[in-house]
Amino acid sequence: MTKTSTQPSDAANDDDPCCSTDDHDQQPAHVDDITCQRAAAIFRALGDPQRLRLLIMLEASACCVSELAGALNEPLPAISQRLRVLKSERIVRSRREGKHVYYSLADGHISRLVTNGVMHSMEEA
Amino acid sequence: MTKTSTQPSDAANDDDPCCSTDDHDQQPAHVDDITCQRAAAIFRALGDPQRLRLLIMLEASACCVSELAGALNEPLPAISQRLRVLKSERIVRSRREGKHVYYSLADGHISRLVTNGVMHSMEEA
DNA sequence: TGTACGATTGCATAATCATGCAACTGTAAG
DNA sequence: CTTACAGTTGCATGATTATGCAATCGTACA
Repeated sequence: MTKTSTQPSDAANDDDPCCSTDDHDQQPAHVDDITCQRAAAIFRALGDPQRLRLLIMLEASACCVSELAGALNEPLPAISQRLRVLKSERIVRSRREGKHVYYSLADGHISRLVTNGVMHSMEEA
Repeated sequence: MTKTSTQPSDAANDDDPCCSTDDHDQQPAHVDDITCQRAAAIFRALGDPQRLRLLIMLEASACCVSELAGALNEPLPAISQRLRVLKSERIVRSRREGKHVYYSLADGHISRLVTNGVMHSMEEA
């Protein structure tokens, strides 16, 4: 166990590794687990092409399930299921209007999240 | 066969030709499938609490694998695997420096995406 | 009422994904 | 060359998730 301490610029032990640059955190440096899980759950709900497609359509305007199913040419139960997942994460909201149920994005935060993600993928080389 | 004529707004409007400005706040009216899939893949990669935790740490500063493993108190192969997933989606970048491999966020877009998601989950009631 | 239609839910199957440990690569030091 | 350390990869297992169809619910309207 020759503990040669001849390591000039490498902290390989348990002393603070990542704190060389002082970080005034405008960024969430430390996040509690619940918030982390919550954010991950939202990202995961966004992480499906079919669901993301729904959100992109809903970003343009609120739609009812049959409209979405018709536009995407997919079975209605499938659309309903995906909307259910999105609703469980509070990504979309639903309001009943007579025979139809209209879905829309929950808030501007979500809208921007979706937009940013899509934009990033567009610009990507 | 009555067609769906209950919704006044029609999703047939296309206003924006292409993204010229490199920044946010545009509404992707309709997005091609490839972009949609890529965006979903990124979101999916973000949609895991453990990976998101890694990204939050990397947002503060670049770290090597053993640093992350030590800080999170988790086995090193697990960290490496998660970083691999993130790297495959070009969310993080790795640079070798002697014995260590330092990971950092790929670009500011990703950083903002992560921050927005976490912020949203924080503000949520 | 009863019928039609929009929407939701249940369940079984299939696919995907995370996890864990072990083995391997590669690099710096002795 | 050999050892030790940092990191990666492979593979099997377990769990979460998506998908499809069928059945059900709920509302509007004759």
